Formats: sequence, C-alpha cells, structure tokens
Amino acid sequence: MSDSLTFRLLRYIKAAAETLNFTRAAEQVFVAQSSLSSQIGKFEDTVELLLFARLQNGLKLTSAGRIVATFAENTLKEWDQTLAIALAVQRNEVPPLRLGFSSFINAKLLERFRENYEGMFPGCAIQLWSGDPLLCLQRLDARTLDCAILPLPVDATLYNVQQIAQSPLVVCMRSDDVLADRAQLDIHEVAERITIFRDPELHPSAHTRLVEMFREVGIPIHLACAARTSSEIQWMVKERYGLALIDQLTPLDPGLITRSIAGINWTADTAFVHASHMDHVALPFIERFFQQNWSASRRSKRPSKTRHPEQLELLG
Amino acid sequence: MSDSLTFRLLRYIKAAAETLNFTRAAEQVFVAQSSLSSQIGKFEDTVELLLFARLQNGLKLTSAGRIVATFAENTLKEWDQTLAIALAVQRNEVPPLRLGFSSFINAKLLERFRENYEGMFPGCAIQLWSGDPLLCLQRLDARTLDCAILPLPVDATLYNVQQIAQSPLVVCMRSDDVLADRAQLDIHEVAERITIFRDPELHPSAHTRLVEMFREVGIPIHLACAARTSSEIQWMVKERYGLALIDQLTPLDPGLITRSIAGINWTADTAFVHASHMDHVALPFIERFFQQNWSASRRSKRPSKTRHPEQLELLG
DNA sequence: CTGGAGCCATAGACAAAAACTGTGGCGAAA
DNA sequence: TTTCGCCACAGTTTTTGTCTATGGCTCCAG
Repeated sequence: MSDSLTFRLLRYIKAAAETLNFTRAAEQVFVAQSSLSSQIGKFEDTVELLLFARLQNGLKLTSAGRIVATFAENTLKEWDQTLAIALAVQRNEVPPLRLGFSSFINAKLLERFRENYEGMFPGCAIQLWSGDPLLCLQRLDARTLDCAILPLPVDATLYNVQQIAQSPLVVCMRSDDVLADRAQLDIHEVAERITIFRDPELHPSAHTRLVEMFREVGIPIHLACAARTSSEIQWMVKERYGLALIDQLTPLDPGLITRSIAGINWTADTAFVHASHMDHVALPFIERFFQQNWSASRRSKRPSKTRHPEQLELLG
Repeated sequence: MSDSLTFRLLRYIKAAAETLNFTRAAEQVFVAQSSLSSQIGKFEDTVELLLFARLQNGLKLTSAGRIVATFAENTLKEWDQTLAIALAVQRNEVPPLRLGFSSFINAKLLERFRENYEGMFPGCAIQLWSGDPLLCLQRLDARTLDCAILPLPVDATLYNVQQIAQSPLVVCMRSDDVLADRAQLDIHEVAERITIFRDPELHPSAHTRLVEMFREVGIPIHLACAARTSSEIQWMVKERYGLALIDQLTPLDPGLITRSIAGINWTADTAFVHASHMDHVALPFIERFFQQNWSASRRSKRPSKTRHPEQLELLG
C-alpha cells in the first residue's frame, strides 16, 4: 500500500542512504536520531522490507534498500520540480520560454511543440528566436535562451541534447527540371548541380558533416551559393542557381519539387537542446515529456509497417 | 518543502481529480468527506497552491492542480512498482528474466544489458533464450518470454518497442578477397556477390526490408545461401560461398574482414521489446532505465564529434 | 416559492502518529 | 579498561489525522 509512506520518510531514507549513519542523517534532516531511526524501522516493519543492514561496522544498504533509496531521491527531486512549476503556473509567473530554432528545422516540429506546450502550460508564452545554430548555442550559454530546436550534430558536451526527429534529405529542384519526371535520382547525375547550401558559417559542424557525406560517395562539394534561410534556398532553386538538399518535410514553394537519391540515406536530424543548468521551470517537464509522450504520440501516427530507419520521422 | 505531503494525500488528490467531487472521492479512498476535504484544503494552504476551483456547479482542476494530479498519479504508480520489485528482490523471488534474443543482434548489447541488470538486481538470474525474432515474438505472446532484444523492424503494434541501437551494415568478406585492399566498396561491384543472407523465414519483415533496400539501389537480391546464425554466415563467407551483409559490430572470425559500401547507409537496428502487459516485476524498471541511463551512458562514451546519424550506435 | 437533495466547509472530540528526552547496550578505538 | 560513536528502546508530549455532526449554499422538482 502507498500508505505508511511519507515524503518526510523519503527524505529520511535518502539521508540515511547517503550518510549510512542514522545519527548524521537525523542531523541532516533536523530531527532527533531516535525519530529517524524509529520511522525507518517502523516502515521496514510495515512493508516488510529491510532497507538497511545494521552491521557491527555500521549500516549498509540492502539491494531492496538501494532500489527504494533511488526511488526516494528521484521522487523528491520530481516533487520539487513539480511544485516549482505548479506555483509558477498559478501565479502566472512562468517566464516566457525563450525557444531558439534554426530556420532549417521543420516548421511542423515547432508547431507540435507549441501545441503540447500550450496543453501543459495554458496561457504561458513562448518567445521564439530564430537564428543559426551557432548563435543559438551561444545564447544558451549566455542564458538569453532557455532551449532550442536545432539540426544535429551539436558539438558541445555542455548541452543536453535529445534527438527528436529524423527525416530524409532530398534534392529540391524546379518542377520543370529535366530530371523532374524521374522518381529517383542517381547521385552522380545530380552531384555537380547541387550548388546551393546553407552558409557554412551558420552551422559549421553540420556543413562538415555534409562535406563528409559527399566525400563518402566520392564527390566533392561545389558550393556556389550560400543561403541563410530555407526560403532563400528555395528562391535560389527557382532562379536556376542550382539544386539543393533539403529536409523532405520542408513546405515547398509552388513550382518546386523534391526527389530522393537512390541508395543515399542522408538525413536531417533535429534535436531539443538546452544547457545543463535548466534555468526555466518548465524544462524538467518538457524533458520528461519528450522522453514519454512525444515519441509515443508520433509512434501511433506512424504507419505500422516500419520501413527504413531513415524514414522514421522520430525515434524514441 | 516536501513535508506536508503524504502518499495518502496523493491518493486523495488523485481521487478528487478523477471524480471532481470530494464526497465521492472520499468514498473511493475510504475516508470521511471532511477528512479528504480538510486535508486537501490544508495542503493548499501550506503550499499556497490552489488545486481545485470550488465553483457553484462543482469542482474544477486548476492548471496547477492538473500538474500536481499528474504528478500524484505517476508517483503512486511508480511506488507500487518500486515496492513490488524491492520486495521481490529481498525475498529472492525475482523470477529469472526470460530474455529472448535473435542470434543476429550484437553480442555487446547483451553483455551491456546483463551488466546493468546485475547492477540493479544483484543475484537475479537472466534466462537467455536464443531464437529467431518471429519465435521470440510468439513466445512473448505466449508469455514464455518476458522481453527480447531483437532486430527491427518488429511489425506488431501489440508490443512495446524501444529502439536501443543502430549500427551500419557492412560487407563481410575473406581477408584475401580481391576487394580486401579497398577502403570502401561500390555497391555495384559487390551486389552480385552478396548471396548469403539470414533465412528469410527467421524474420520475414527484416528480409522484406533488405529486399526493399536492394531495390532502392536498383539491384535484385541473389539469395543463394540462407543462414540461421551469425557464425553460419561467417563460415559460409570463409568457405567462399559469397559475401554477406552484417552488423559492423559483429565480432569477426579470423580471416574475415568487413568493408563499408560507399553512399549506402543501411543499418542494423536493435530494439528492446516486451508485451504490453509487463508480467515481470523488473520490466517497469528496465524500461525507465533504457529511457534514462542507457542512452546517457552511451552518449558519454561516444566520441564527441557526432558524425553521421547512421554511425550513432544508440539513439536516445 | 418551498422543501429536499447534493455538495462542501467547519467545529469539536478522539485516536493515532511522530516528535523529543533520556537511557542502555555494543563494538571499536584510545 | 575507559571512552566514544552509534543505534535501539521506553516514556512523555505534541502534532496530525479522522470521525461525527452541523451549517450554508445551490439546484431542482413539486
């Protein structure tokens, strides 16, 4: 039964598990030693679970005790976070979530994020900040952003990175292109014409990755046009500056089409990123949400016959 | 503070949030209406958090209340699971975890799983059961297996599937093969020689996927040899029956090497699978573990410069 | 418009639980 | 052997929780 269990008791257990010493644990939680001792003892009796082995040379956590202590620690932490966010929501003091995003990520991801955030924290604002990934990361460091949705790879280990989407890269071309009637393209017939890229400065590691991917199929990159936004890319394609590789899910301007490349499974990966300190009250919640519901809700929408991994939009 | 919060109170809050009626909620948790009412009221006072709006036409959860009620529900469920597993561990009544696996998954995954399981549940046994994926799934249905580590794709929606690994498929050949001195292969020069496959019957959906992947590069499959195990495959390669596609991380017999195929990013995906009913006490824990620690611990081991998505061993 | 039903809050009595102080036992270190 | 640190137990006080009973409020049916 869940009775006979108090959050206070969880604190006792946590302290005792940390110190392995009832006396010092009692000091740590500001009660008499006998209180802590008897509480834990009584609990052990009622649930018939020995948490601590009382040995001559001190205490020792039992296996069961380790499990319970872990639970205690997690639950206390989660409660603190829950209380913080609940209070903030009630007082309408949830600061706007400063969400950075690269203009190259899929807009649908942002939309979905917004919907879910509104459901969790009704009335709480999101401040969108569009910028290239490098700037987003800098602003995360400077704490002028709380989190960001960015294309992978994200270099630093300083950030918490959670991949949330993966979708194929396809060639974007005019619908009157000579190759437009082909269902799939061969890399060798289009490689030279792919000349439009995002500005390498915007996300150096992503560009490096592209260069590597090209090299793997034995083709050098012909970078003729550097664009800063997705619409710039599409404009360049329309103006016949060349072809471009774009995320398959990007909304297309009229007059443009996309074609996949046979045998090539390059993907655009997207991640939710935040600095490890987690300044914003909602971040712990969002993080747990991405772990549970997000992938679950996508899984149910996804056609049941799983095909290639490159075609899975989202990975749990 | 985490004081003033009881698990009993969580049950009250949960019941009240479900019924939106203090009287019926009180019945549900077997106390007088006044008790439940005053407990919730006192709690709201002490944490200065209004959980329920008392309106003329009944109760309504506030935004903060919804957050707290969700927390209550989760925490109660997790405690039940924690208590169950802790009791089982203490009594040495954790039934052996009947873990199925395909002989085609990477052995290191099994090893890691075993280590982590031993850490969590010292002394608790794992019964390994090796068999082809289809049989594993059938045994999950029949409840003669608790869970399994299988190659994706897993067709049914009846199972809980959590992807835990992804690694490139490479061509396995003799070290004295004519192509052995090449760093990378072209798909067209090896396609005809790749004749060794796992028996399609063992995992029809995985074979279907392979066929599709071959078709995408415009090459039909020449299935000349069907193997049932990884070592059979390697034996066939050594005996010059042909080449085979294998998981890059497969331990190789001496005399064999692997080469990647340029421009091809086929991957072997592995998932942790269990039936949705979760018979084994440890399953909730394992599941949470995969969500948190597993990917985290891999992330730290992974070289910091993230390369291609196909080369990520594990996805969070 | 009036009486009853449903719902929630409050009050006071009582019971249970948790806290505190003080003490004793036991092993390890001095 | 003494002393110290640590834990368990006993007795007492304080706090907390539950119960019954009651009152106020709204809604609805007669």
